[in-house]
Formats: sequence, C-alpha cells, structure tokens
Amino acid sequence: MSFASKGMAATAQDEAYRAILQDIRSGRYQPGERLIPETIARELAMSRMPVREAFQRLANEGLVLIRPNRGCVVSGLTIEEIYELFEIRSVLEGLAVRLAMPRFDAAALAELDDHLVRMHRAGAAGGADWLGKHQEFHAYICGLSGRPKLIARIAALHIAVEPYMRVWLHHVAQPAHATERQDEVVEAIRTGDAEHAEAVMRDHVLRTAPRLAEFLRSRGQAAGALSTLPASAQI
Amino acid sequence: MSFASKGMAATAQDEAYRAILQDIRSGRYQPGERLIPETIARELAMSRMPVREAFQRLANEGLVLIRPNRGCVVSGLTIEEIYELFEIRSVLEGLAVRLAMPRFDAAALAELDDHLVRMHRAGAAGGADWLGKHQEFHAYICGLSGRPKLIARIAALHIAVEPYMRVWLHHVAQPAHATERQDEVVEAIRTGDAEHAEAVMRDHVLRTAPRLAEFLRSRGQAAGALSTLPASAQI
DNA sequence: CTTTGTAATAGTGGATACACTCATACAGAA
DNA sequence: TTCTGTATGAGTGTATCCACTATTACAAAG
Repeated sequence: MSFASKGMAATAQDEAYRAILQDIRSGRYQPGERLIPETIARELAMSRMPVREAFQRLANEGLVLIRPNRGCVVSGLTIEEIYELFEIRSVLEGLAVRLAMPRFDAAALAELDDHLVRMHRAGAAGGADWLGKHQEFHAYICGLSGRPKLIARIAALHIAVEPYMRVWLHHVAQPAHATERQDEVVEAIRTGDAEHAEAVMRDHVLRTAPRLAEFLRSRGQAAGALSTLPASAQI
Repeated sequence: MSFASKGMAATAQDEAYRAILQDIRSGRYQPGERLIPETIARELAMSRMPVREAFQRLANEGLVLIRPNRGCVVSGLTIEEIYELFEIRSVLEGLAVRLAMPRFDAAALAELDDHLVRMHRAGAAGGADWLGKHQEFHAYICGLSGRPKLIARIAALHIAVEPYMRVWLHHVAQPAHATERQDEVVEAIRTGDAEHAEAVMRDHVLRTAPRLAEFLRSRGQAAGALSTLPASAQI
C-alpha cells in the first residue's frame, strides 16, 4: 500500500484533496501548472470552496504554492530543494530503521525479502510499478518503527519527489532497481546492529539524489516544468 | 527572532492563522480545547471562512485536529508523541548542525557565544523569556545550514512542543538553563568535527525529552489538558 | 514599430445563506 | 429509577454571491 493514504473521503473537501494529490503525484498536473479552483470544482462536481480548502492542505505539504490574489500553482522543486528533501529523508529513514530494529524478527525479515522480490519483479517487468514497490519497501521498514508522526513525515517526502522520480524512471532504460542495492539495507538490518543499519539506510537514501539531480539537470527540468509551459506559469 | 514567522499578514486567512497559532503557542488555547470558527471570526472581525482555512493549515502542522462534522480541537500530545517529536527533532537538528559546520567561522562562533549569554541572562532573570532565547539559539544554528525546508520543519517541531515546554518551565523553580548544557553543543561545534557536532546535538535535543515527560506524567497532563477540561473535549 | 495607457475579463478572497449532522436535554415508557 | 426516543439548538460543510485584484488585449501616442 506504499505511502498512499487509505479510507474513503468523508467530505467533499477530502475528495478534492485526494483527487488533486493523485493528479500531482501521477504527473497529470505538472510543476508550474496553475490550478484553477472553478475548473477542478466542475470536474469533481462540487463548488470551488472545498477545492480551495484542499489547496490549503496541499500548500502546507509544499506540493502547491498559493500566492495572495495570484492563485495556486503546482510547486516545482529546484535541484537544490530535491537534494534537501533527500537529505531530510535520509536522516528520518535512518531514525526509522534504527527504531524498527528490535521488531525485526524472522517473520519481518522474511517479509522484507518478499518486498525485495516484488521490487525486482516489478523492475524486470518493465519498471512501470517499480516506484510503487520501492515505496512499499520503505514504508514497510518505517512502519515497524511504530512512530506514526515519523512515518507520516517520511511519506510526505516520498510524495514530494514522486513526480520527478516518475519521469526519471520513465526515461532511463533500466530503472534504478539494478543499481539501487536495496539488499544492502536488508543485509544491514540482518546484522542486528542498529547504528550500522541507520548508517546504511542514510547512505542508501542519499545515493539516489545525485543521480536524479543529474538526470533533471541534463533535461533542464526541475524547478520549472516537466514539460514546456508558459514563462508566466513558472515559480 | 526564534522560530516566529515574520512579515505582515497579506490576507484575512493569514491573519487568522497567525492569531490562532499565537494563542496555541502561548497556551491561551489549551490542548483538547475546541475551537469554534464563528467565535474566533467575530473576535478577529471577519467571517468564519478564512478562519476555517486557517484551521486547515494548523491541522496539517499537527497543531489542531479536524474531524468531519465534529469540529476543530487543539491537539493534545501524548507523552509518546512528545517523545517522538523530540526524536525527530534530534535527527533533523543533528543534520542541520552537520550541514552548518562549514559556515562556522570566528564571527559565527562569537554570535553563538552571544546567544549563550542571552540565554543565561534570561534564565537568571526569572526564566520568563528563556524559552524564546533557547529557540533563537537553535534557530541560529539551523539557519546556518542554509536549508530552508529543513529549517521550516525544525521550527514546526519547536512550535508543536512549545505549550508543554512553557508550562514545564513555568512550574519548575530553575528553568532548564542550569542543566541543559548548551555549551556542550557550542564546544562540539568549535572542534570543527561535523560528525561529532551532529552526535552532540542529537544527544542534547533528546536529553530534554525524558525530563519534560516526567514532569507531564507527574502532573497527569499531556494528551489531555494543561488544565481541567470536560471529558468530551478530550481527543 | 514600440511604448504606454485603458478597458475588458478571468480569477481570487471573503461574506452570507442554507441544508445537514451531531450533541444535548428532556419526556415518556419500562 | 433507568432507559430510550425525540426535539431542539449549536455547529459544520458547501453553494452562491459580491467586491476587488491582476492580467490580458487592445488602442492611441510617441
């Protein structure tokens, strides 16, 4: 179930939130693109008030930028910002795995191996859902930390970079699964040494950043658009 | 200027946000207390719509809890949750100080000493503003990391526990300044060893948690109320 | 042709109105 | 008395409306 939030939308506002979030994660709404409440409201068959409130939530998660009287745009991340998010994620996931260590019994380790298999299979099958499996892998480890607020923060970070990861994985022939070496993380967990596992997880998370950054730099993307957009729509 | 956000409120919604945030931080609105949009709107001479949108922002920062059709309450933290926030803060501030290390020149170190002096002075003068000075100290170090998103996240964590810190410091005779040993952090920074500084900062942040927790436990607070509240208002 | 001022339009923030939900109090039945 | 059903009121969620802002297109002046 990766980092997707579950449950049904109880209110129209919640429905709007989920719909917009989904469209940002999937890349339908691209960085720099302006979101017009009226349009989205019509699409979802509601008034623009719940949509506006959904914007607020998204803005607080950094997924969208609202400037007074100037509307709401999907926030593009600069390469520096993407780096920063990976840095933050590295220490948070490092913390998570350290806290999770006591809970890694034989069953949990077996499940971890299952995750590796699923990831590998998804990668071999073209990589379309590799990202999802990868997030599930991380979510499983973080989940064992038993720290809800920590988990929520890590999930938010995964979501923030997801659109960029998506184009990256879509454009490279073999997705990162070949080089990402998740098994190093599992191996470190297996040693039982919490400090070591934390250090390995940190490295593991950070290792992705420069390669993603390089890809985005080569395409001149990030901070602006995943596709061509009018200059006025830029951040 | 500690972790307070600056600038004027451009919009009514922003004004509402700042006002409510201030009242939560200061302890005027206490954990478990229900916030009624109409009332607050009247106080601020606006309609309840911008107040509702301010609620959304506060909810995303975890300061407030909104349940559909059941209104908005100031979220009380359990002792476990407070621990968790300190854990998160420890790794984030550890990261911040590590990243800040290259920027600690003589001038920065001198400023750091100034912060220590100001904190000590505030502590000696009764400790009323010790908390503010303490936050400024941390904010200064984090600021040197040059990582805006990291800084914002740390600031949010400081704010989340501020109400609890406030009652604690108000009830103990000598505020933490005597035992907190901030100078250990400064000393570690002075060595120039980034790894060491990170480790010391982590310890420093974590050290506060058990003592705050013990205090709250002794008063039977946290998770509920800083004062007596009807059971129906509990989380 | 470029620049500058102006009008038109799209879009935003906020207020109000209305329907619905929830909680409480109270009355009647067991 | 205790329990249960109902009524009442407070509060919430959403739609609609209005005033204001910003942007764009266009026209007149240079």
